[in-house]
Amino acid sequence: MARGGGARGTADRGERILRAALEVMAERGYAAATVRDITDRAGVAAGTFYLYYPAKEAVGLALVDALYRAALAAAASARRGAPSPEEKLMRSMRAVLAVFARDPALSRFVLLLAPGAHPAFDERLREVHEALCTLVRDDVAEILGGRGDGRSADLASQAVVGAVGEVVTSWVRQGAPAGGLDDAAEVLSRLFGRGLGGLVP
Amino acid sequence: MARGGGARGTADRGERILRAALEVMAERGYAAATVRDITDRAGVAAGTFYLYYPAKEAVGLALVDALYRAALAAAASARRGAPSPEEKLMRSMRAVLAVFARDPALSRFVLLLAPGAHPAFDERLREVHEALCTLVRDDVAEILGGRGDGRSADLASQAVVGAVGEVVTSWVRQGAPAGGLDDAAEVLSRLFGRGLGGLVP
Amino acid sequence: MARGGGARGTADRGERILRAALEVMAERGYAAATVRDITDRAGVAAGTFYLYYPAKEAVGLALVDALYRAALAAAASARRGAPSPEEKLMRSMRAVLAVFARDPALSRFVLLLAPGAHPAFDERLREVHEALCTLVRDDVAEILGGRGDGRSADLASQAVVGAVGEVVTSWVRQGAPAGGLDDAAEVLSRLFGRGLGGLVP
Amino acid sequence: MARGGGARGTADRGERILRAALEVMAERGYAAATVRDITDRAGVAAGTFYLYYPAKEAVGLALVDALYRAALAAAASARRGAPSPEEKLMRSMRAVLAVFARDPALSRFVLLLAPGAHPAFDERLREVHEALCTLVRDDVAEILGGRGDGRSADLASQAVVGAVGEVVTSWVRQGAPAGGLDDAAEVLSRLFGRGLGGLVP
DNA sequence: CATGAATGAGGTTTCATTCAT
DNA sequence: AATGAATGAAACCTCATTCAT
Repeated sequence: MARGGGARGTADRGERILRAALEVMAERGYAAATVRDITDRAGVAAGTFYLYYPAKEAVGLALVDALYRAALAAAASARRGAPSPEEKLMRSMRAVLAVFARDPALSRFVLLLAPGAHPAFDERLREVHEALCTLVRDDVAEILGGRGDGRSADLASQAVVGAVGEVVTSWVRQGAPAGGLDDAAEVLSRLFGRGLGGLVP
Repeated sequence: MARGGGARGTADRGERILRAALEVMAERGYAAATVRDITDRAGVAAGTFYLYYPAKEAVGLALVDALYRAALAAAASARRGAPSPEEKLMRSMRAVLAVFARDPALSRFVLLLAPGAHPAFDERLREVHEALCTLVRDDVAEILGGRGDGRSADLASQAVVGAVGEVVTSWVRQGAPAGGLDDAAEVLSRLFGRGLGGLVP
Repeated sequence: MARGGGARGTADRGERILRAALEVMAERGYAAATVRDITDRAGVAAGTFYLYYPAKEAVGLALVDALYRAALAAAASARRGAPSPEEKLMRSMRAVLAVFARDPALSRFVLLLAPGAHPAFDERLREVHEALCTLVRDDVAEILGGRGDGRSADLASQAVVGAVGEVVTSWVRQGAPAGGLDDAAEVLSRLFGRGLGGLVP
Repeated sequence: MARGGGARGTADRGERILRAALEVMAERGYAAATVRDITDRAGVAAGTFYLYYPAKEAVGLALVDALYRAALAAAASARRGAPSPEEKLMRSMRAVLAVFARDPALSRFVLLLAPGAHPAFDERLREVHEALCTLVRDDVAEILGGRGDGRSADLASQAVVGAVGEVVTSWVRQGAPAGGLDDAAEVLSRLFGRGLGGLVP
């Protein structure tokens, strides 16, 4: 009767449902994934879904959150102790890319399938993009010193975030070939490391 | 009632429906926009919709196409006669940004609301991103000369496309403040112009 | 400018529409045949249909009528001058079968596809079946002399009408093989000729 | 609301829906009977219909099947142990007529309203008519001994099936007067018993 | 007479969600 | 906590019919 033990399949129904939702939604997209599909895949009854999530949209949101929280945490942790802003930026990108690379299905759902699927997702996506931009902006501003204007720093940080996102998106679209994101951090770092220098006179 | 020739509002029902669809979908998103909403806004009967579009999905696709065809055409036209690959890239970005800036609602729908809303949209989006990346990749490869490897060029072109997309997305999310994209091309050009140099030893 | 002349295709639009309706309805059934299908097949505009028929149901009714009027007329004409009631019955069956055999598509529609397709058809079908039964009943009563009761004559005439109908139906279902109804009249005549004798003590 | 066990009206919703469908379809015909009509009559919610039948067409088919399966089973059972082919034929007709007589509304739907209402019905009707003809044909062939040719036996069996069908149809059209089919088997038996003798030389 | 664009009522079906057991 | 039968709102789309040209 030890907690967490018991019959096989009991291993946290909430977790099972979340995983099932990821699988189904990554395959079919959010709208086409029915709650029934998800509970069937999870091996639970339809009503059980609502014991763990208040609505269908909530699982989608949980998936988006899971990925982005991991990405933000990884970035925040990776930059600690970096000697220079350039290094901070590079480590952040590397960390974020690693998080995306770890779970292609989740990345596929979050980057490709979730965006226009539900108003609540858009809101969350906006928040996350803003948070990421803010993170990056600090480094960019530091790199530029006092020399660049705020607008340039804004645009540059959006560029970084967008670039990383598109690289992951392309990788996911190609079916997430193995090892396909390992070199991306390096290239992007050099690209932006050098490029940001171009923004100061 | 076929109100005949010159009456107000006769300006091509197909066009009116497209505009109405853009308005409604940009407000509510694709899924929440009902055909009825669209035809009400357009001032036509429900069935009239299907005289111009075979299905709801078709208007969404038409909107996506409209924006992306314009962007691709503008880019292709802008780069003609540019003296250098750097210049080609810069003019392309400027042209594409101008197209997005011209119609914030359309940009909002295409960049924010359409992805993930329907499988057909995803397919189209993939095609367009590929086309844009190809366009950019030519310039990037030329800038790099024979020195950069193919993978770097791929990643760099994805970075450019993603950066432009994110800049527009951010602008749209802020409510598309007037003149907000005019300076972006300049900054991005300098950023990537200098940055690409960093990819060669 | 002679009447009936003019451009090819003018040959009575009403007739063309009727023929087109027969083709389409015999292929797809009444419900699945749209007015648009019919006018397309007839080579006229959608609205033209309503210049010749007040409603879709009217063409179906016209088709049912066409076949049954021909059958009734043929039967009535065939029995004139027959020397005996047996002969009258036989000639009537032969005549009716010949009418059905002449136009398999029409028979297919009237016997197979029309029955449950529209309430108005049912009413018409009822009338026709009654008329045919009445016709047959006269002969049956005459054959039976005063000996059979009315109920027997009713049932026998229904049997004859039903038998003829089922024979045609089976033939139509088999794809209306050539010459497949020529021998039916002979067999049915012998069957009922002898059989009716069994109804009197 | 899942009212649980013993409440009035719980008698298997599937059964209630089938009965309601029969009532509504026998009144209005298949096309005019809406799923909403049926569920209203059955006292269940609209969506409940689809818990028991995959589509509207399926209830119609279930009704057709119910009647014809009963008829075929009754005929097959009735003929067992009959001393002569004439007797087999007579008992079969009597059994089939009894089945139709038992449920006038169902007979009305199956014989009058279902044919032509949906392609799937036609297919089923064809199968059943074939099965009945085959049944009858065995007896007819036996009665004819080796003397009649195959074509005659085919036609005769079609005649029997058509006759029975038309008798029931007429009865249904007259509003299914009580006891109106009891004597029919007797008359038809004598008619065909004697008549089949006329097919051999 | 002919046209065909426009109409709009209406039906089938899906599916997120509830709740009695 | 878990179940799953039942709910019922809602949306897409079709198509018979009209009528201005």
